[in-house]
Amino acid sequence: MTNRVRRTMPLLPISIVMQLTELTARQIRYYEEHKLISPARTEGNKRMFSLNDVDALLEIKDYLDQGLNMAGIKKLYDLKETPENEKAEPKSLSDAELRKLLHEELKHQARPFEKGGFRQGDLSRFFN
Amino acid sequence: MTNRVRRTMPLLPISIVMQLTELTARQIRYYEEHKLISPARTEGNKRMFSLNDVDALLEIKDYLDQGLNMAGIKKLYDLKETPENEKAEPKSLSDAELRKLLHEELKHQARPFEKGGFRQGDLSRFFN
DNA sequence: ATTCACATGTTAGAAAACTTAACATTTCGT
DNA sequence: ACGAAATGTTAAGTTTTCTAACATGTGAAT
Repeated sequence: MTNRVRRTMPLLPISIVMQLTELTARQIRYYEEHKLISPARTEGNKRMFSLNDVDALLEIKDYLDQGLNMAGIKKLYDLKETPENEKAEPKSLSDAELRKLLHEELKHQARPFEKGGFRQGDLSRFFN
Repeated sequence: MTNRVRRTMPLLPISIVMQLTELTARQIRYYEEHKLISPARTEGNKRMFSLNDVDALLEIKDYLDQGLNMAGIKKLYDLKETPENEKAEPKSLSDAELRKLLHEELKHQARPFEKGGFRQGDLSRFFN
């Protein structure tokens, strides 16, 4: 009777995502520009977002509140998506760059991971 | 981690609903015209559909396949929404009209109710 | 076989929503 | 004070959606 949405299905136009996330269109596009999200496109080139996208945006918002910048958030995502493989060979940034980046950002107040699992988006606000 | 969408929240533009239901825009608007659904509107007057709306549309589609017409489906919905109250005083149709209507339609092949509960929409196709 | 009503298709014109791109503003760290 | 990062704002163009009107297909009744 009450099922779960297929969270990867592109369903939502940007206007709705703006409401759900309280982000501006500018912000959402900016985060896409920086590869933090990759919403689908209609044939006419309009962005269509999945619930996962919304979750990601809420997470991004949270990280930004914590003082992270685009590069830092991107790096966290890259690390997440790399299960436990070759930690060597950072995809594009040098070790030094990465260390500096994380150091610079994290000295603020951010904690990259919650102990016991990754931080989750807060889409649950809109669920029941 | 995997929540349930608030199914009354208007999230979906008509293009997506068309995909989810395999109905044309014309059909969807026609069913609204006949009060079978009442999707929300944006400030700019664009229809925005909830998951409940999608469920309803799938149900409508099914009833149409079974030979029901707009009036018949509407009547079924009106009956559903009337828990067990004053069965007298049909909202707008006379008893005779109602009887004729249901009779005409149901002699076809439709069964108004499934034994053991009302027929449910088939949105679960899109869920996991 | 017509006719009629219902459901749907099709089209046109207007308005809303979304797009990219450019430039402006704010904020923060050096 | 300066520079970079994030966001605001605006403009011009395209896509999507809207309503309304008219057309078509189909089944039921005459």
